[in-house]
Amino acid sequence: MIKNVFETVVLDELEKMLIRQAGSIVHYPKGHTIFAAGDFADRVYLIESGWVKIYRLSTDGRRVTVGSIRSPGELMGLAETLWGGERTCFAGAINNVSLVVLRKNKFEELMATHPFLAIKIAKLLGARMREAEGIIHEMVSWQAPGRLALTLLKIGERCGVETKGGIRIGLPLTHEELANMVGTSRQTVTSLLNTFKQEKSITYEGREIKIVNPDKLAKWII
Amino acid sequence: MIKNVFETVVLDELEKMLIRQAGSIVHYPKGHTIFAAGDFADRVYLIESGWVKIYRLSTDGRRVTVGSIRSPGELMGLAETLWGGERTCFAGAINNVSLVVLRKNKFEELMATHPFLAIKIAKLLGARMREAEGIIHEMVSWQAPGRLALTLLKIGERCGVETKGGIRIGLPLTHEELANMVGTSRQTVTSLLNTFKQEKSITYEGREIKIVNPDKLAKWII
DNA sequence: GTTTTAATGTCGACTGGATGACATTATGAT
DNA sequence: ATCATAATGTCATCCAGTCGACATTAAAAC
Repeated sequence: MIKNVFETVVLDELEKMLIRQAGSIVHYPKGHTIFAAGDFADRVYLIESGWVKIYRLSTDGRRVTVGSIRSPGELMGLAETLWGGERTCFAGAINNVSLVVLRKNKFEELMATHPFLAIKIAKLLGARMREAEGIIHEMVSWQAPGRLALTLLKIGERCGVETKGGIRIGLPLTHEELANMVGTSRQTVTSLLNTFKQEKSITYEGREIKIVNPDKLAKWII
Repeated sequence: MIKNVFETVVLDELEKMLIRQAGSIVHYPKGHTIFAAGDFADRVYLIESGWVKIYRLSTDGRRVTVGSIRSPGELMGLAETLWGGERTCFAGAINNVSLVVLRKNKFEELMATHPFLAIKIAKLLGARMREAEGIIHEMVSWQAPGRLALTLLKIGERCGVETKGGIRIGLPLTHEELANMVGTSRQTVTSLLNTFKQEKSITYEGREIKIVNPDKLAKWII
């Protein structure tokens, strides 16, 4: 059923080196906002370590995680920088983060001199496009339980740690944040997670979630 | 509020000529399926005339329009071809359509020899990415009336015809299709459209919709 | 440690919108 | 014109999920 929830195109070492050489490294502490909506989108970031969440704010102030979570090795701020206007979303450091920053003109220069990089970027955006379309599809046609289950599986696959007895999601994700990703209310997430826990699809480890039975969890997806 | 619902990156004539020379032209009659989920994604299309809708099918057979509608001058089938696996969505000809077909290897060759094309493709995908993220945001945080209103405005902007007394949407869009785009039921669309009509934001012209008062319509967005 | 604050658990009232059922009206086909 | 089919209008029913309100628990801050 879920063979491959995720299809990521990753940069290879050469490509990363090119970016590192053209850019410079910066660090952000946990909780810091790396960029915000309204900022001029004139730089892209390569994540060296740490996790970053991309989200938007709706008019009523609700936070909506829209671009999911970016992990080490990934580029972020890409789409908006290529477009060149103002950013429409925020990037927040989930934990301490190190990034390579690269200014827009340098980045475009790099693509122009290294066509294979430009093609790679295009492929990467293509993959993200597919992912985004998948999310739209899910949002429209699935109910809350399925959306939450899939979101957990995706996060697990992307930034979970394989341990004995399951995949631990080592991120400080509150129910509210999950609710924002899934498009539901905090209360619904709380009770759904408890349902999953009773079913022994997941367990709590302190406040962190561990996926014990991915297949059982995947049953909710429909 | 809605200054610019749409941000499209368009190919210039030179870029289109490159594609035309490398590919070949084909025609599809109204209603025909240009590609389907499961097909191997080995070609991209440049639309010369006509409109194409991109949609997915959910497990229960419901149609979900996910990538909106593509108009003349636009590329389609891009993201999946760059990725290279199977298609996950369908492309259906809304009316008679002429397209340039370009095979994947030819397309990649073109990008490799013309870096500026590769960069353009990246920018184009970046713009679509932003759009897709916008849709996710809307799906999550708005109710049916707002989603429908915005969808009408977007379609109007993209493929509407400016006439005295409003923008005519000259597409055979049924309530069911709108429902699929908006993620709601056919009945809800029917009654919402009637509400809009009573408010004189829109009128019917036979079965086609004309947006008479975009600002009033935009009021529903929140 | 104690206090403050944030996160979670739980409940009942309320509601947007889905669903099914059916009438009506277009639109096409022959 | 006549029939068949697809699209629209309208309604009553029902339920998932929201919202507010509050208790409880965990984590930070002091």
